[in-house]
Parts: sequence; C-alpha cells; structure tokens
Amino acid sequence: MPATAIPDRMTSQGRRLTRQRVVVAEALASAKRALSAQELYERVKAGHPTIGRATVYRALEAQVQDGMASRFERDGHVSAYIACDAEHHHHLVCTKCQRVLDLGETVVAPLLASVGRRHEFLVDHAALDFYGLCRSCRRRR
Amino acid sequence: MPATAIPDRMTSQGRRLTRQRVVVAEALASAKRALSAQELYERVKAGHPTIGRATVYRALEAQVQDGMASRFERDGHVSAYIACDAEHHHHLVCTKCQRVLDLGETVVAPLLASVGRRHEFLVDHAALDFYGLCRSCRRRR
DNA sequence: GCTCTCATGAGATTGTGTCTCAATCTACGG
DNA sequence: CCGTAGATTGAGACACAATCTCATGAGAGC
Repeated sequence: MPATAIPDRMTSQGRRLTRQRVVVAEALASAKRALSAQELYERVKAGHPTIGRATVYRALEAQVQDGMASRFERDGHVSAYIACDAEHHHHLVCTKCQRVLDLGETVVAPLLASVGRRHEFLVDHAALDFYGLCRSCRRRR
Repeated sequence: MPATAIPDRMTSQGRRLTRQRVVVAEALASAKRALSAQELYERVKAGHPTIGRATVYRALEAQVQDGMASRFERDGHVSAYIACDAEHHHHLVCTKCQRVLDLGETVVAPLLASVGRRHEFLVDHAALDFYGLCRSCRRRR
C-alpha cells in the first residue's frame, strides 16, 4: 500500500482522471514484475468485472506516454509492461520469473553518445532491455 | 547479382536446400533494408506466385537461426528482418527509410560485461537495437 | 446541477503469425 | 541413375493480441 499519490501523475496532457485508469495503474504498480496487457486485464477484471479490454490497453498506453510505465516485447510478439518512475532508464528482465531490475541511464549513456557520434545517427529511442536470468533464478538451475 | 555463394550457408543443422529458401534469402539480401515478413512475402510472390506465406515465415526463421539474418521489432508488433553476416552484432535502424547500419559487437561488449557484473544477471540476449534517423533522413528535415 | 467532451465497454474487426496435412521435393544410398 | 525416407511445401484454417466502432456513461469547469 504505497502512500504515493499515483493520481497526481495521471492528469497530464489534458487527460481525465478516471477510476479505471487508477485501478489499472495500481494493479500494475503492485505487481512488481512485468505483465502482459492480457494478464493485467485478467487481474483487474477479478476486482472490476465490468472493465473492458480496450480500456486496459488504453490505460497502459497512457501510462507509457506519461512515463509511469515502460513497455517491452516478450516472446511471441506480446507487449509486456512494468511500472516505473519517470526518469528514463532501461531494464533487466528475467525471462523466468518476469521480475525486472532497473538499469540507470548513466550506465548506457556512454554507449548512446558514442553511437550518435560515430555514425551521425540521431537516436530516437533504443531497445536497451536485457533478457536473461536474475540471480535467484540463476541459482535454481 | 552477388557472387557470394548464399546456398553454402543454408545447409547447416541438417537443413535441406530448397529453391524457395534460396529465393527468400536472395530477396532479403538484395533489399538492403529492413523488411517485414509480409513485405518480403509480397516481393517474392511477384516472381514466384505459388510460394506460400508460411514458407516465407519459415525461411526467415531459418535464416535467423543460421545467422544469415537478424530480426527486430517494428512498431505495431511486427517483426522486421535484415540480411547480415554471421558475426553477432547489433543495428541502427532508420525509422524513416528502414535502412540499417551495423553496430559492431566491440562497441556494446563493455556494456554487456558491466551489466552482468553489477547485477549478477546472466544475460541471455539483449535488444540492443537503436531506432532513429540516419544521416540522410536527418538532413532532409 | 448543467453541459460539453472525453472515456468507457462490448463486441466486431484487423492483421501477424502459426498450424495442419496431403502432395512434393531433397538428399543419399545402392 | 533410380528409389526410398523423411523433411519441406502450399493453401487455407486457425489462434491470438491489439485496434476500432459507437452508443452509453462519467469527468471537469461553470
């Protein structure tokens, strides 16, 4: 039960604050791991049976735009989402337990800079997410 | 018309050399830019009207496995493919003209190493592809 | 409260990618 | 050079995530 006022961050861009988006944001924040839109939809639906699939998709898209969540690709062409703070950073995704570790921008900044310099390439965004096994899943092998 | 003997690289893993896979490989190699499976299917079909969609998908998958092509995600949950040599490397993808520049493994190796060290994370694979504007598209703005 | 919008929800629709299976073709041994 | 075993193909059906539509319902400023 975080004391963080999640709703405060959801009214940017003239967006209205609705109960549904709050519910989706709280569900994602409490998951502490990467979830696909479908998985999140099912979780939310347990407590709010009338919520629509499209609403969950739209809420997730809004969260990504507002910097409250991050999206990346899971095997099988499925988007997965993880709640995160607004600072731009990247992730280590455990392909087994779906837990996510943060990777600070400072670690990857040198790489981004050298790429832009060496190739005269204007980097818009980078898929800088690492997939593998986290420490505990690694030991369990 | 490259003199490179493309077929020589397609018989690994007990795979049989078929006309269809050669056609797909040549089409991708001559594209010089990233193509989705669907785009490639349409190109190939122009010269070989009886080829099946599934065959193109299977051929692309085989090429990725054999290190002859690389796959990455385009917006809208679509896989795109680019022909490349067997050395493992990453890419700079121009989101406007779909041309692809290579990014040598040496540039990203330090990052991979530091990630594994600092987080005790066993990196299986990383989405280390950069999306943005290449030099010529950048100037055209 | 009222009103103007925007958001929602239910389902249809889209589009990528996978699967099935009989017919066909490759590779290889004789 | 031919025959056989088994992988590959092609056509379409299928699975699935994601998007779109549009009437209904709810947010926010007055």
